[in-house]
Amino acid sequence: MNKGRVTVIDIARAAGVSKSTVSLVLQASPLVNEATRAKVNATIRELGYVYNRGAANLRQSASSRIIGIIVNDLTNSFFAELAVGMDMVMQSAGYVQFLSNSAESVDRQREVIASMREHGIAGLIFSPARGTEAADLKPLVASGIPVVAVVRNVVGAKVSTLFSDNYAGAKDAVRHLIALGHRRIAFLGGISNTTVFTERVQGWREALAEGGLEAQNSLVIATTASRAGGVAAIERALLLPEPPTAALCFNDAAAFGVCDGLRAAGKEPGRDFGVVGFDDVIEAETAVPALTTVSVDPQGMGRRAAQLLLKQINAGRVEPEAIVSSVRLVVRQSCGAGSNDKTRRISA
Amino acid sequence: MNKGRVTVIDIARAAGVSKSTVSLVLQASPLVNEATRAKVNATIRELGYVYNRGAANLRQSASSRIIGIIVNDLTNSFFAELAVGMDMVMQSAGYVQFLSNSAESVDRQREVIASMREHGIAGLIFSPARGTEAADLKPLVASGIPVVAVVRNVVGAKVSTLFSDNYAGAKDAVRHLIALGHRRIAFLGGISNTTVFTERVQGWREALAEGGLEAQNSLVIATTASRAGGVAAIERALLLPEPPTAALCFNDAAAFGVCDGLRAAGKEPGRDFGVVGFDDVIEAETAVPALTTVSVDPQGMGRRAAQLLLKQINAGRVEPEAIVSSVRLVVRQSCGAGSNDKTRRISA
DNA sequence: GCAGTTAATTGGATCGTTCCAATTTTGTCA
DNA sequence: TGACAAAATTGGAACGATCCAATTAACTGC
Repeated sequence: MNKGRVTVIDIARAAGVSKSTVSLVLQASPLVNEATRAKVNATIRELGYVYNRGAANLRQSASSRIIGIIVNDLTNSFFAELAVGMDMVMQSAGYVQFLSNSAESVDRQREVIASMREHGIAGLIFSPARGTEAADLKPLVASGIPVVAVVRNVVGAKVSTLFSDNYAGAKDAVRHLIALGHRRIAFLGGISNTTVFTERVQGWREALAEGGLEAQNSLVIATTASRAGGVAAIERALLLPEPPTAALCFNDAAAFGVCDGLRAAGKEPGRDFGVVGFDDVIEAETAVPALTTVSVDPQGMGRRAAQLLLKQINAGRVEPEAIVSSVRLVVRQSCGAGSNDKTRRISA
Repeated sequence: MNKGRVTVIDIARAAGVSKSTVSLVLQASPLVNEATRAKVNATIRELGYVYNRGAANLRQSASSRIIGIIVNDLTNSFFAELAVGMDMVMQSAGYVQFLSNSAESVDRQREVIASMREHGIAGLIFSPARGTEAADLKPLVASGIPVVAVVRNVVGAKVSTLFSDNYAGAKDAVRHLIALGHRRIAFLGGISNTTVFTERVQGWREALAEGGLEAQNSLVIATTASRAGGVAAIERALLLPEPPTAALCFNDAAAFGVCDGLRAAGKEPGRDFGVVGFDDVIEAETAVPALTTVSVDPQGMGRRAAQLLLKQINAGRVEPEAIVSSVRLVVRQSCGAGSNDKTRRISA
């Protein structure tokens, strides 16, 4: 009770042993006698001692058990679920996480990384803000701290990556629409000069080619990756001389916007126009009509990213690794495949 | 380059000064000469020194610049936005945050709090998991660390609180529905034995009384605070002998579910049935029909909570404070108030 | 040029832990 | 009982910063 804080020395004094013994007890060392261990543990509880990880960390040359997570937009439920997935495995591995939202600002991201470095993180998982350069990660990587980039990539950076298979997912989705008889299929929403966008459009393009259809550039309408962007995209699509009858949307948010826009134009999504999303956020299942979408399982991706990082931390030697997470098409109502009586609903 | 890590001593040696001087430069002390400051800073950059906050913290009796945040459900966009609001002010105040998701588990929450304590957080903001007891916070509070509970409260705990005005919000919403001519107004969704639920139902009850209407218990249908819960609630409500013509929903998620359920029953929300939500999550504005809801501004609440905590950290002396955040009814289409031609849409 | 200030700088001691080598205690066996 | 090994315990030196008192350097004014 000297200065408010109880230390190992206080415990040692009270239990009548040396601080070294207390330390051994704290680390559950087999070297210490059962009786003394019990006595020390009792004293610890009695005095309300709290372990000071900062001090311990200072002495131990090994890295801390803190990892950094930065996402570019936590209000987007895709990234929120990604973060939750990471949280799960980090928690149970005994790690604690600095989580920050870069809000798509590279400056903010830079500051956060610097701050995390000063706090001695053992590793970093992040979805790069748009415009992130390899140089932003250089010092971190140089100091041997493992870094995993998820969802988006950073060209030229020697970091591990974990992306979903955008190309295959888009291809599958478009194939499905073709099988349903559609001949004019648009690609709606998203921001054009991003890797994710390019990959998904590429999948769309190849599926059309495969089906003997022409991939007209006018059918690719880039706006933003949001609900509002979806509304804007479908509005423009419907004004085309030969409007599409179905669309693969950049992501689920845009797909919901497309549904809204269709209704505003007097068309019912699913019945009058086939809509397919990308991501499979939780709302996709309960929306009306339920959204047909390419499931990337954000929580699962978060878990995998966390496992990858932990593996690298434990391995010591950092060997960048690139993982492509497979995806699968989940067929629900919005593409027009499910007949009305098939409508399934979860009500508990 | 001795052991991979550059310390103040390395800098001192390289710059030809003492470690004390380097330390003073790091803290931007006015005591040091401009020329030496420049030289030291140059060396710092040259050797790629990174400040070790852990070590500094050990010596400084003052508290760290780490704060803990725990939310009960990050996948719920209300809490995600709350976290983003906190992140904003914490970032700019130079704090870094441990953010965890308790996933509504008190055990998990307890572990996280213990871990945060060992890492020496300066304060904690959390939305208590259901079932949290005052005892769970006792040690934290006893050690003088400021704690702010948001959204939900913990009975008996001597912590600061920040809630939205559930009572007034619900009352306003129901008054509005009464003004629109509704006479049978239900309360749908939510989990019954929670404070938030009780307060909102109370507001509903009193507004009805004020309007000379009877608050029948059969019109309160508790399920869960999710979209699925909303679907279930409206299904049951429509089976009542005298079904309601409008409803105040526990939150926006439930309100969206109610809209889904109405459509499934062949009724159009807004036109055939008045729906009002609670929270004003981002999707409320862009949904079709746009949701009339009680805006609690989650990001703003997060910011206020963070400011409250910072105030308490700086004050030193912890004086629990209870803040009720005011709310306002945002009238959109789902209550049937806006005529069709008033339909506003955001498309950029 | 020297006393008296003020401005800069500096060497320990210290924070709370872990690690190491050394020491003490206990146990075993001839 | 003494010799030797094994088990348990311990004091001091780190880790990388800050703080304090003390020292040195640089200015004043007369």
